[in-house]
Amino acid sequence: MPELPEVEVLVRHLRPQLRGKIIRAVHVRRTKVLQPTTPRELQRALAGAKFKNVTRRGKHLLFELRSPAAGKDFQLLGHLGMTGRMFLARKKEPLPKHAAVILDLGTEHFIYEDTRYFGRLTLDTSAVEKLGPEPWDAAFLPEEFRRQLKKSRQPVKVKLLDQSLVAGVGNIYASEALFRAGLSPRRAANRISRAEARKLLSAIRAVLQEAIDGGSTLPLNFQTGESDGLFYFGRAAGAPDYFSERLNVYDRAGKPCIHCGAAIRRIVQAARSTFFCPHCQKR
DNA sequence: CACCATGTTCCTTG
DNA sequence: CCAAGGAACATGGT
Repeated sequence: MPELPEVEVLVRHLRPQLRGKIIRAVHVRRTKVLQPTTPRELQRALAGAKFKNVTRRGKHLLFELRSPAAGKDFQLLGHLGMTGRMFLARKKEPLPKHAAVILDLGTEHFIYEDTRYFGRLTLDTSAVEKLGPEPWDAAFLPEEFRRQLKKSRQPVKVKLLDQSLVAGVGNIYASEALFRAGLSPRRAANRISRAEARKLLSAIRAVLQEAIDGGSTLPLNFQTGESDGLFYFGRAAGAPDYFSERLNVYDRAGKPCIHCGAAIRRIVQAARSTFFCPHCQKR
């Protein structure tokens, strides 16, 4: 999926577009993405509701709505899974092949499209309660981070994907953060020192923030799939091709490390690819 | 045909 | 009950 930075960039893009818009009708093409909400429940809740705001928690999008009929506010939770996209399009535009849910906003459609249907658009917001702290939570101190790492013997790379540890880190930025911190992805989580925990938390924050900054600066295309594999969203027509230099280790197996020139290695941990520099990231 | 993919959840095992 | 490992979900690209 889109990890925290991509979701944050999307939220900033959608917020001004959705605010104040009213949902006229709801079309569910793939029931699976709603569960445990039923299509009927979704229609009943959303028809006539107005978008008040859009926020992010971890990799989840939170749509805040107001229902005039019921006279109360409620939330809709979105998750892009591995291949989800959410965007507004003119009604005359053809719907994408894998459109899962379409919200009729009057003059436009709000489309949730997802090739593999791993994502969610649901009234069940309970997933958010299981998340760990946001990376920038001021109360999330390196000591607390280390205390949590101490509880696991898993490799630190695998542990970083645990959303109850820190919310929002995914497979790409886990490798990027460890490279930035100079820590081996194979190091057991419970063998990380105080200094290393501090470094790793800073690296996570830096790597995510840089990605958000990059994504919010550039003209992006939220509808198309041509993302270069380097930033989840595609480039808008005429936008600079600077994506190719954004990631330092992810998907760079065999290529030289930007610091020492050693060949970047790819290994498999918990059935996911991990990339690292064997020279700069020793055990 | 084989393997790979930005994620999460469920099931099994110990 | 818990941690850890692996399969499953579903589709497409190389």
